[in-house]
Amino acid sequence: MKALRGMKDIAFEEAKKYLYFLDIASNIAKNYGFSYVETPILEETSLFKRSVGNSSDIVNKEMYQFIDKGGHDVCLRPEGTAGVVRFFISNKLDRVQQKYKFFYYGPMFRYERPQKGRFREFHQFGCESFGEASVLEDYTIIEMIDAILKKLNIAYTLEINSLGCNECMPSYKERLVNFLEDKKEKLCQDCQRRITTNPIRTLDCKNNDCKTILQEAPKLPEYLCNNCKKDFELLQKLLKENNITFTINPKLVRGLDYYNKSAFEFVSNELGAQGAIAGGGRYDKLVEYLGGRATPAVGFAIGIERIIDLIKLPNEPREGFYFGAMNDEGVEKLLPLVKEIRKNKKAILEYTPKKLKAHLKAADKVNAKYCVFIGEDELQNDTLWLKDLEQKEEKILTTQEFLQMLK
RNA sequence: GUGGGUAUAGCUCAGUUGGUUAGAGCACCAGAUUGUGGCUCUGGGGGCCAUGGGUUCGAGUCCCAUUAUCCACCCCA
Repeated sequence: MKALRGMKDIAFEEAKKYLYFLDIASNIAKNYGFSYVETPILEETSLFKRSVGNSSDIVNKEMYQFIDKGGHDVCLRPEGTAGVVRFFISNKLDRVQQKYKFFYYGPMFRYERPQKGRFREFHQFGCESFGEASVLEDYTIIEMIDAILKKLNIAYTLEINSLGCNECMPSYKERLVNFLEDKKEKLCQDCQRRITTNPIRTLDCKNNDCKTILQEAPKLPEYLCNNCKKDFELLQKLLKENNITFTINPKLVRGLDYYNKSAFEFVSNELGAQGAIAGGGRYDKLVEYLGGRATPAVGFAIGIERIIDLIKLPNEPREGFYFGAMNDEGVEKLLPLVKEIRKNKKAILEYTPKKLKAHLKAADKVNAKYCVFIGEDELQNDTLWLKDLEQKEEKILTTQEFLQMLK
């Protein structure tokens, strides 16, 4: 029996890191005014077809899609934004003239070939901000990710780009397609296909021939309209002023169709080929596109598995109590004490009678702060032997004294 | 979907040009003058060598297939 391909159990060290990350990320998100939302893992397939877009492989071949018993075309969510936007619209929040900020986390599913940092079930932590058109929000979101990664002690490089808006993007795309059509025969198979499916992706091609050809290609930032250009410059200014180092990557294209204007990606160089640890950007058209009232929005997602790979957990301090005895009678005497402690502290009771030495070893192994032991003497005198494993101090106590000590 | 690598103890891996009872480290259990932890030492339990075929007197070792897994392409967090 094994977990399915590309899926795995999160336990032990990884589970600790998972919770550690969630704790830090959620708290920072709350400090930035985001509130928690949990949306269903299963959604209508059309939601993703319309939002993530047709040019994306995610929708074309990577979705866990099926017809449910009611005949509905549904799928496991391959990403988080679409669901949150669907929630936003179906609760008619687009009708309220107000700003809404949400954070979420949970499993996402993509039927891909697994490799380092890539799984079929993976977890994302994300934030979505609705109703705020100012580029200050774009900046703030980047600042927030920076704060999370700094707190986790994770090194990264930040790449930013502007994808333009409805005014400047289409004309750029046209220019690029014209350029690509001219060189079509020299491009690799993938890029030839991309000319029609997603021309901007060609900028990102790793094929060496394509790379040299595309150096001549029109550069996106040079074709931005005045408005987009102004915002992009302000974003850079704010990042600089706040000591967030970045590079402009004119080839940075987000994989999902809904992005416009600011796009960014946080990359780690310690992860191999799947180095993106966080990515996001603005998506001002998506709410309207999914049937809501036009609402500007910006957001991001962090890949939790990739973050977990980079987290170094701080040393855990000794915590709680370990109880053991030398015979069955002693173990039974410990039972009510353990119950008492568990009301507000961690306590572990070993049921198997052992020698003191074995208990001390075991207490050490579970990282307990105290070891409580009942041996022959203690049983006879109705006392407890207690050792502080950190301070290496030991005491003989009555049950009363012990309970008193806890207060 | 396309390449390449790997598959031996719970984990990480050795295993010579095919040759007798398959090894180490970690982990686990038990001991080292009677009740004192993290270190050390000694001993112990644990393996259908991924599965199915083939070559051979003889296969963990060579060949083929299957499956799983890893890395890369692709895609993306």
